Amino acid sequence: MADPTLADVAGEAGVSLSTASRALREGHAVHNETRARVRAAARKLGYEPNHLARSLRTRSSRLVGVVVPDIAIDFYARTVKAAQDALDRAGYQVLVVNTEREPEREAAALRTLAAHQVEGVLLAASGEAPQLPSVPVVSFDNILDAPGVARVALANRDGIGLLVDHLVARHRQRRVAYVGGPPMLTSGIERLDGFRHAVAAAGLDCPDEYVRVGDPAWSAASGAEATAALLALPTPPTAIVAASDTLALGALEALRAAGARVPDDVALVSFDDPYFGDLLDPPLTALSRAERELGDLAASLLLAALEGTGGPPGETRVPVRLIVRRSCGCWPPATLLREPRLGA
Amino acid sequence: MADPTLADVAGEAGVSLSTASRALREGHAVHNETRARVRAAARKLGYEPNHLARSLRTRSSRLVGVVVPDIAIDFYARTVKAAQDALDRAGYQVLVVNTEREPEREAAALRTLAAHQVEGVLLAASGEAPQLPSVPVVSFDNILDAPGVARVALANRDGIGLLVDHLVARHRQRRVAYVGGPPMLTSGIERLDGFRHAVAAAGLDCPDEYVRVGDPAWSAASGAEATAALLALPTPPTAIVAASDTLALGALEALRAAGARVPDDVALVSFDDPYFGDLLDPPLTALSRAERELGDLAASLLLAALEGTGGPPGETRVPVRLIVRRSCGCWPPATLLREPRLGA
DNA sequence: CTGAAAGCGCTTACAG
DNA sequence: CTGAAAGCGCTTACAG
Repeated sequence: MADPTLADVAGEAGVSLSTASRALREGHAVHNETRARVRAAARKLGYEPNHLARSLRTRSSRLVGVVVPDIAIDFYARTVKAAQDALDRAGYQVLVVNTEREPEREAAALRTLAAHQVEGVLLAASGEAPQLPSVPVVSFDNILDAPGVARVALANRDGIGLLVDHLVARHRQRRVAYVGGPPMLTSGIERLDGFRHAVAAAGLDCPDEYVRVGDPAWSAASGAEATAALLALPTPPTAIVAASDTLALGALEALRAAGARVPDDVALVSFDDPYFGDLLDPPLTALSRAERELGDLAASLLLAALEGTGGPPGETRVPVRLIVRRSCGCWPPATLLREPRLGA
Repeated sequence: MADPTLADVAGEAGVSLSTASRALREGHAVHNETRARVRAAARKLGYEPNHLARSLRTRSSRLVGVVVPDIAIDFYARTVKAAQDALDRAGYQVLVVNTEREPEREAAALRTLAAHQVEGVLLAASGEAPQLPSVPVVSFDNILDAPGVARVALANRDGIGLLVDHLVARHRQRRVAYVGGPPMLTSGIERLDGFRHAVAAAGLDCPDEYVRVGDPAWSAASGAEATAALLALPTPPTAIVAASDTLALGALEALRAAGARVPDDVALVSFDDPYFGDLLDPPLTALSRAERELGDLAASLLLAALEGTGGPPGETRVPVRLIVRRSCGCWPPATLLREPRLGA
């Protein structure tokens, strides 16, 4: 027996299709008694409205798409969750698609989402702006330079600045190196740029060989490799800024393999804070994670655009804080020291 | 200007709606020349078929739902990704929903998915079987005892057995305690049960106070609390089996806070292997993660059911392996020792 | 091989 | 307040 349809409910309640339709929704003038009869019939039959039919008719799918490189990466998993929470509260369902950073998969994802009539898209693109659908798009993490597209990202430059400044001001570090991702997407470009600026502002030299970039996945392995290369230098650095948690983990591994003590021989700080940062050896000094804020914000921006209350799309940054532990050379008490919030 | 419709394409190509429809899909007899003309028109207009309309008409949405407690938890993020990969290859889109372990949200999620006409559901339930949709359902992680529902989970009992046996056989441990989740869902029940059996089979006593369970989220905090309680016992254990990575992290924190050396004072092993297990202090002996296999398997089972090639729904277990590091008391060389695969 | 028509399950003007 | 009819954008018998 197939799922009951609105016609079945109408039949059961002895009313027309139109009346049944109105009785089941709010804001329509229907006799209380009729409404009760229809609702009873719906309950009795276990009626569930067919969303496909409704969407087709109303031209409103209440579906939004979220496109990310890899949902198994903590950063994306948390951002997606936060965004989904907010969208869910506003009555939208979410179609999530992984692209594995492949341009063809990203393009295919966008086409599929369009075919499913999504009303908006949250996109963490893996490259330059792909062919965008005709609905509102919010780019996050990797900022897209395309007309009409809103942009949200972490305060990449400021964050790296916090890390460098701490090493220099608090620990008098002078030989500070960078282990980052390739300078291709927003975070790769801005974090590297933030590093260069912070180092210059602190009056340090920054020889080219102190700047290392890993693979496009920012893998731990590539962080380890970059770190090993730094340690093999004639004048190796005495402090390393890792541009992500995975890179920091790789760096830690390489430092350990090379017998370098952290922070005594080489200090290490990381852009992202692994949730187990406290339990590493040594506990890792890092920036606070802000995926919840990022996902929330991206979702709000999309919702505003969907409701037409948005204003023109702009760019917003989510601030991050410094979490001081021991890998930088500090020896904080059990209660973690936290520096004040960065201004947005 | 609204998105072009099939009627627009037909008009542009000078053919009927039916011919346009057939020309755009495979397996329909259409003149080569007509087909080319229609396709050119579609390309020219940037036509994308409306999936909603197609689904409504063919009564096949090619949509499946995935319901998990929390996509931000690594285990679920990875399982979902693997399942999504497999489903995607088979041409299905995936609607992912978080339930936050709330029964009402789970029930609402299932209703919403039904409204969206999903053709099947992958469900990691947070309790007893909820009201299930009338389409094929595969329960994973938490096995559901409901007619027609396929079941997939890790080899929970065997896995815990591997951990206990290693502590007892290799390290002559006699005072082995358990820090687990509440014995409510499949993994909570089976891991505890596996512990009790393995300990009994090894001929150890297992006083009640050596068995501790944390909160329903298996949080690190509750693992720390349980561990602290164990250490406060008149005769504290000399080895702890943690039933998850989060619990193990909490245990490690509590051990460190209490000044207990690991593994010298207390050995620690964990069911799940955190991906940074190598970098903890000490490196953690744990079971290999098998989310990819689990997600793959769940997806295949669902696909088989969707294609009617499934046979009656049964129960399948995904085996896990022991990864020996140092927290158990071993001192393995740089290359990790791995024990042979568990039989399924 | 091609086209006119019906229909998937809804919602919404339009009358009454 | 209620109902008959049209229509959202497709696919698919049914004729020809």
